[in-house]
Amino acid sequence: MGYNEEAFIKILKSKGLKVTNQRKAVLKALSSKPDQHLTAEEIYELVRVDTPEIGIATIYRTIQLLCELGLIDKLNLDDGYVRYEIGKEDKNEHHHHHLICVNCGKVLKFDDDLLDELEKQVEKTTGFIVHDHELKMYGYCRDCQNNRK
Amino acid sequence: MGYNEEAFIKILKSKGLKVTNQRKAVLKALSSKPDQHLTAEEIYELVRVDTPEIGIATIYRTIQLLCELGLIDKLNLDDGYVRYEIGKEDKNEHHHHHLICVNCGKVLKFDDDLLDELEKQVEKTTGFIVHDHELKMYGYCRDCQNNRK
DNA sequence: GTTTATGCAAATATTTTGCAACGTT
DNA sequence: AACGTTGCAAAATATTTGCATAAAC
Repeated sequence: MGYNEEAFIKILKSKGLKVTNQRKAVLKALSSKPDQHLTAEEIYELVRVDTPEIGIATIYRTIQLLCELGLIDKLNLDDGYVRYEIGKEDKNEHHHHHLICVNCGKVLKFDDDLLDELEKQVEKTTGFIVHDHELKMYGYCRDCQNNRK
Repeated sequence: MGYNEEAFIKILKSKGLKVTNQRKAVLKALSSKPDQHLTAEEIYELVRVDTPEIGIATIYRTIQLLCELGLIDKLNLDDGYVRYEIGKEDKNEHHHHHLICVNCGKVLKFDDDLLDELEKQVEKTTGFIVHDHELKMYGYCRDCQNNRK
């Protein structure tokens, strides 16, 4: 897993998009933090270590592009920042979801198998065809159960 | 159901907060649109019909207060606006979740019973104690399945 | 050489804040 | 009368856009 430059170049070329250092740098930066949920500003700081001339506008434009290509996922923790994380390389893998500690802000991922059943139930009941879902659970992590509550 | 002014006044007083026309107007406006997901700007427009002197800052401050009191819920549809909707009066009622049509933007609610099981499983696996959850499903509504796809 | 992408700065959009005036208790 | 709340305008924050320059094809 990790950063696969060759595959990325192939995707860009197949869409008629140009392969630039900036685009490679942004994807590489996100790939280097697979378990974090970075804001645009954090990605900017991270990319600037190796690519100091990059502008924040390019960060935003590249993030949007990577989302459209399905290489990264958008995550909203309702803290005023939109966050991004590197996606799963295996597209058939189950989506992961997020456990958010309301005390310390820690975010854990978890995989789910149960939601497929719920999706089917929803499709039957409402006529909606579900393509994707996002689940967030809020609570207290192991550490914060002792400190608080 | 609907807008219960007496109960609202009781809650405000019990917290040492003042009962103002603006606060009543905002809660009343949200109560009048129980199935909609309104932005701050939309709430502002709605409240100004009867309370034209209200300022947008008061809308934001009141929305935040109503969220803290648990009377309204925040909803993020990732369209650039934070939205609000009137909460359930019965606190023991199951949470509802949202089906979002990626074609026309329509938002449907649905109730769930299956997530309690998932919560328990998560608590066992991760040690997290879950207090709340939010689920969004993205797909195509019945109407849009014919037009598109 | 043509086209697309970048960097910068300015613009936009949403939400927050300071403060004097006002309304509620 | 005391204190919390409001309205206004200004500030802060996050993201987008126009445009000339630069890089990729």
